[in-house]
Amino acid sequence: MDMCSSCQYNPQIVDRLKNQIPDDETTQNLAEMFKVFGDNTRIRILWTLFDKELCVYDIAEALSMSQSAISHQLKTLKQARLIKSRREGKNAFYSIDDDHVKRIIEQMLIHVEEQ
Amino acid sequence: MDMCSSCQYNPQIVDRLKNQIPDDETTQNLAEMFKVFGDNTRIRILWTLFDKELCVYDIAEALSMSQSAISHQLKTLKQARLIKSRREGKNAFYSIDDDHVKRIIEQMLIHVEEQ
DNA sequence: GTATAATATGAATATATGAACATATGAATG
DNA sequence: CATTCATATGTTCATATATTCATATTATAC
Repeated sequence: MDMCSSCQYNPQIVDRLKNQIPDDETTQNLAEMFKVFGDNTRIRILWTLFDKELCVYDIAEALSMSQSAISHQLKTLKQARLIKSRREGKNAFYSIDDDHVKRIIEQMLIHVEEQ
Repeated sequence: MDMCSSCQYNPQIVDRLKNQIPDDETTQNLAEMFKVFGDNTRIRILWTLFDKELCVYDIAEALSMSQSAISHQLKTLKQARLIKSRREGKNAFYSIDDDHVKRIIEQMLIHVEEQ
């Protein structure tokens, strides 16, 4: 690989670019969070939890999926701190744990619908 | 699986929930778009393209990655219509193709930083 | 205690995905 | 035309991930 024709001052430009990008940990955390939203089942789970809390069984019913599959995904969402849970007897009630969740999804929805 | 103790009117509730969730195609498209953002390399590529266009070589240099790896990811980003490309002689210049991109990333960044 | 309901979890499997490598294509230049 | 540079792409491989299945845990009721 040789010098790019568009970059006569390549080293300097490349350095400036490097400075502008946040450190790798930041972009990695960003990517990880996008990844959590990047699954149809998890998006639909979050949707069912907008403005209300639900137990695992109800989420599974609402999405026509197995209890196990839902439970696994709830764990992922909880680890990402997007949802929280509360025990009440035999039930575990889940709800959104972050004010941003709805806004993040809505913003992306706007983008997707404008395609 | 039996009736959940929290849902005495289960069928009705489940129906209401189902009505609230968008159709599967919509949530699938949403998830797919989140998935495109859900990779460290792609996030960093988008970052280098904020407010300027760059050729493939320069992006590869800026991220210290191979031309091939960058080119593959550029293809993914282009298919998602997040970036566009322009030929100029031997070079292909890439730039952000959507006003939402920066806002989407910034919004997620705010969320991640507030953890 | 036992039985049952609700949820969680570990293992296995199938699929998806990112990067490396080799190679192909496209464009300028002699 | 051949050569070189910039980019694109096909294949392979290793890893990540979502679901299923079986089983474990937790909580209530008897």
